Amino acid sequence: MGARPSRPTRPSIREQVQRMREEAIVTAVNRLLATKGYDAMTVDEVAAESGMAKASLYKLFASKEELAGAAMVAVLDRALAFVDALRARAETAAAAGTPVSARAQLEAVTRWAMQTQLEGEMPSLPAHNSSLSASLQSNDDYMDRLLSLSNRLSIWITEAQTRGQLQAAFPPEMVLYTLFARACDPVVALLKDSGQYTHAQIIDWVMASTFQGLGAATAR
Amino acid sequence: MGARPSRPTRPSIREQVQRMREEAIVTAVNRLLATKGYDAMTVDEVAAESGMAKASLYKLFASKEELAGAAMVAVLDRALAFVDALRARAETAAAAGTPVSARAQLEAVTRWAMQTQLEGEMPSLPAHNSSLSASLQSNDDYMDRLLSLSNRLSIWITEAQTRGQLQAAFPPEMVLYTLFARACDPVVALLKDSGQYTHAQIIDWVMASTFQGLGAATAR
DNA sequence: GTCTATAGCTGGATAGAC
DNA sequence: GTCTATCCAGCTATAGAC
Repeated sequence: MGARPSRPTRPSIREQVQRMREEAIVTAVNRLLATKGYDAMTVDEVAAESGMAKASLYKLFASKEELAGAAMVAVLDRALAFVDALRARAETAAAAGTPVSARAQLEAVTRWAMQTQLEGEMPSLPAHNSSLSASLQSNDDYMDRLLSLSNRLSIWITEAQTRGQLQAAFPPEMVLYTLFARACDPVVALLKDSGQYTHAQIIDWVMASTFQGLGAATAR
Repeated sequence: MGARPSRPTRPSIREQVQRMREEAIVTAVNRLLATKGYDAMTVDEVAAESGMAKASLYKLFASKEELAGAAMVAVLDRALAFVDALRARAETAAAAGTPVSARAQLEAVTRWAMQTQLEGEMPSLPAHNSSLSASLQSNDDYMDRLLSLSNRLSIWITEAQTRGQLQAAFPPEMVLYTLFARACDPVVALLKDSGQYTHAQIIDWVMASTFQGLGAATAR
């Protein structure tokens, strides 16, 4: 409507404001999903926390499920950025003659995921919600990022397995699930809620349990 | 009303019928909690699945939260029965000169929990539902059993740690949480849903990952 | 004691003023 | 584009007939 052919699309003030509002909403959803979970989160809370009316919020996101999707996309983007930074660092390290092992990369990502959870910034969705998971699986933005992340981690997993850094008897798929599961590990949450331990301590313990197991080293 | 002082309380037919109805309800709740989770479960479904009207159901259980509590009590009772059977078996084995290690007992319980999950009989509650968890924590039947189970497992955990069968650097509390977490492990659920593996295979893998870790044996 | 019918409420989603 | 003021579905819980 009212097309002005030669005017290049430059971000108008209004568009920038919308962008900021969207970010505020996604941040609020992220926090609420991390603290209360999807079912307990109400759209009214999201509107209140992001400082706008619910109706305005629904102009930007068509449904509560889409809100959850946007938060998941955001956290996957952060994970992908972290992974890409790791890859870049590994490349320069390899060029300098001090290569980084695939296992070390996987450990770094796992630490990042637990750190994010401990800081209350890891959104968690219910495992069993058919409506929500159907919505996510038909969300291309979400699925693209999930597959990208899975692919990059799978490369490291198979490399670590062939180099003897990870138990090769496990299907790579299972290793991937196990690492993903650390992002919403109830053990981390319970240790945190007990209030007795530092974040660093919790991460070290769960890392050890994940990669070396609960068994004593001597019992091998 | 109409008290007949000398008549001893013997279970009337009606009371037995009520008992069976209660059991049917708890079984239905258990199945629904295992498949759909607490929030997605409706009381109408429970009534339909246990073959009675909702109003009659509410005569036996005062609220949806109480239904969940009853299902949790039932599964904890099954767990306690399993643990007691293990203890009895260990006692006779010890008397026969072939003692069972604490670690072996813990492994057996963990296998039982995963088996129960794989069979769709492990009720799962939302981690973050303040109303429900408050209700559970003020449910004496539930708390008694939870504490009993925790105490019995904790005895095995500290024994296994002092005997070098489990990593002693972990707080016993953390080991306990880690074993409990296997009962609702998303890795188990995902591997099951993939449909590619047998239950025995899944259990073996997750057991190995839990006790020996993801790392290769040579990488120790 | 069991069921039908419904009250009461919560929360997702929207219409319409401005 | 934003907000106020709803609408309406779905759920827990209960009243009242039989």
